Amino acid sequence: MVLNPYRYLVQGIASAVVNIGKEYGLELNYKDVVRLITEPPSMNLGDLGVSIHRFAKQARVNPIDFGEKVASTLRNNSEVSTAKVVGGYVNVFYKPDHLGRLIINSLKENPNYGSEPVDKPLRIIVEHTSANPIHPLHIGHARNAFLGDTLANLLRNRGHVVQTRFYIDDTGRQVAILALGYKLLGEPEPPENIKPDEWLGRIYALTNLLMELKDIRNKLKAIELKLKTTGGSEEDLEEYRRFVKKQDEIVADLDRLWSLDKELFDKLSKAIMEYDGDFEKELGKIMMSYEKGEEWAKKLVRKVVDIALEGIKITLKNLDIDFNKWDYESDLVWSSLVEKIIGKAKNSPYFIIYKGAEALDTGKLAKNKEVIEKLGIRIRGEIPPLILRRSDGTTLYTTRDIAYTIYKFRDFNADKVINIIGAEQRLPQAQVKLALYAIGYRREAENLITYIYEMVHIPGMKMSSRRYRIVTLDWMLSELYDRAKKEVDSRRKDLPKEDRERISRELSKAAVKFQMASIDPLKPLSFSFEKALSLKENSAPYLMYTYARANSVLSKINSIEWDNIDYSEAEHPTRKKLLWLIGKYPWVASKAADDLSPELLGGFLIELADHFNRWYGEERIIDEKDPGIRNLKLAITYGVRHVIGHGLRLFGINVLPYI
RNA sequence: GGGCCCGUCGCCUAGCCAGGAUAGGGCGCCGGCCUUCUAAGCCGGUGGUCCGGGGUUCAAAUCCCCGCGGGCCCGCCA
Repeated sequence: MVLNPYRYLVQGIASAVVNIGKEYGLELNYKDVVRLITEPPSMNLGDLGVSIHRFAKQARVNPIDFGEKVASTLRNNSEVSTAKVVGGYVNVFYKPDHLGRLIINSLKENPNYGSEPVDKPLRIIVEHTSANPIHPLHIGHARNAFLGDTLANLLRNRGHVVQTRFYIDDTGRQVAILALGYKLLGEPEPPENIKPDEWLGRIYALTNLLMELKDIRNKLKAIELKLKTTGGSEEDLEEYRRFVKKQDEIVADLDRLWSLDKELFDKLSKAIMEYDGDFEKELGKIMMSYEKGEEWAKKLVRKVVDIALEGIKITLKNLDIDFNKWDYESDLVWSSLVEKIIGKAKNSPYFIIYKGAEALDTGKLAKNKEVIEKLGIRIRGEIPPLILRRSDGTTLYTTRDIAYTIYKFRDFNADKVINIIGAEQRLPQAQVKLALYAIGYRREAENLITYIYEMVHIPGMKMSSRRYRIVTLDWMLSELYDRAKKEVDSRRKDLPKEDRERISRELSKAAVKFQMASIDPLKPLSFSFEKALSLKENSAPYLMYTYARANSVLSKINSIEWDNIDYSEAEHPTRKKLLWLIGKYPWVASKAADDLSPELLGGFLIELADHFNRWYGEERIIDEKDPGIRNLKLAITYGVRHVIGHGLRLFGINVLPYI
């Protein structure tokens, strides 16, 4: 049984080229040949073509002679109708009936058509989202989460054994700030009427801002005094103005938070303004005690972290994203694995004391071109040393991440670990890889894949969770839901309320998922509300609509008579194109997994839907009188429905029988 | 100052890694199509110096160099 019709055809051409190459004394690399096989710009030129300039040149023969030999070999294949040499290409035309039979057989015999498992499955970890447990998920996390989830789905579909993990960074400074604010507030239970992560996000931002405000006021006072007594210099005045401006910004942010929740604001600001201790000292104490695992700190920090996680988990559940494992960073620290790493680092030739702190000279290792190449690091400039531990003895996130990487490889016996991570972390992630290599974890360093995505930014808004300038995923989802609901209500007055609600929910989820996961992750994503909420464009609702349309046709017939298909009628151009695309689907799904490129699949699904919708306007399906043709048309419709459904599910999108 | 990423019709985007045939979609705008399988659809029209300049090549949106523009990073933050 052919699992991947397109690959089957490509392989036929590739082996013909390789064989002719041999006749000319060339040892052609099979994969290189496959890369040069493309679809001609128009189906009139052929179904598949291969550029042979390169090979002819290598063989020092006329491209036409080389091409002619390839073409004549291909003409002997039973499914090939003809092969032509045109402008440096060998173009192949397949017999439409053979093509149709090949594709439809593959489709109907495979309930999971579109999954082409690899020969040697790998054990792969996809770590994604991993948001700090201090605030709700925002649209930046959304890109991370949907990329990660889709990648995991794609890899599983390719037959790999995949585990998804969420890394809970509970040992850092941010969590300590939140914990301190929460403590000053008197450690209250979260109120009922607000999502717990939302509530904590406000506490976190308020604590930050109030601390900053207090600090800046002290600085202003000092300068004022100086100005009064000595008159001050031009620089002092300049500094004074800068601080005033910053103070204004903080006040504006505080004002916003005040209007969100006056009661919380008043309580917390009173506590912080009256607090006479040293914030920095207190934060250090929390971090230190937590890392040491002292009971009071464990109780306090775990409590806030778990409140935040409760909210984050609700959001993720609403989006049908689940994780196989949740890893607390603190567990890692307490387990002494981090300590062990530092021990190993001390024995490494790259160990240095940098600015008085224990560090690894990752920059020195990066000078080794071979290592850089092997680790896939692109940074050519100076890479600064990686500090492993603060002077007070607490560890840094990168140090813990080294330990976590090793832990992931061990715990799952993983062949590869993929980290979905924002572009701003490129440098530290490169340092983590170098550090792993430096302390002897070469296999781990080489098989750690840093999957970078660019920022999501909102025009005219600087996102900052420290200042509570964020667009939460919850908000966006509910906004999308409202828009979808309005649309569904006006279009489907015939459906019961629950149906309309379910459809609206699925449409809104799908829209945001598809938008985030189907464009090149390296393109900075300028987030526009209009666009994200429009439900139009190259969007998931369009694909879901197309699915429902195909399903609607199929729901009106009893069954497809697979043995009564008139394959000779597959010559019709639109039908042939559709069959072709259905046949190409497994290849695309495999490639999207192998290249870690979900966007490939997104574009393909849109293309298939475009052709189906065009055809739908062109020809009647169930009204077709001729049984052979009718069954052919139904088989195509079945294929379109299957492929769109299968493909959307890889994006984590649930298809609906009707919308 | 150094480094990384991105730059394709008015706007968004595919193609770039692995150079090859007419740069493919969408939004917008203009004009058509619901007594026929879901009009979230279809058909026609509009719109492109592939950021600029060099170079490599038989061939460059794609590779290399120099610029320009935007974003990000260069912390005992994450």
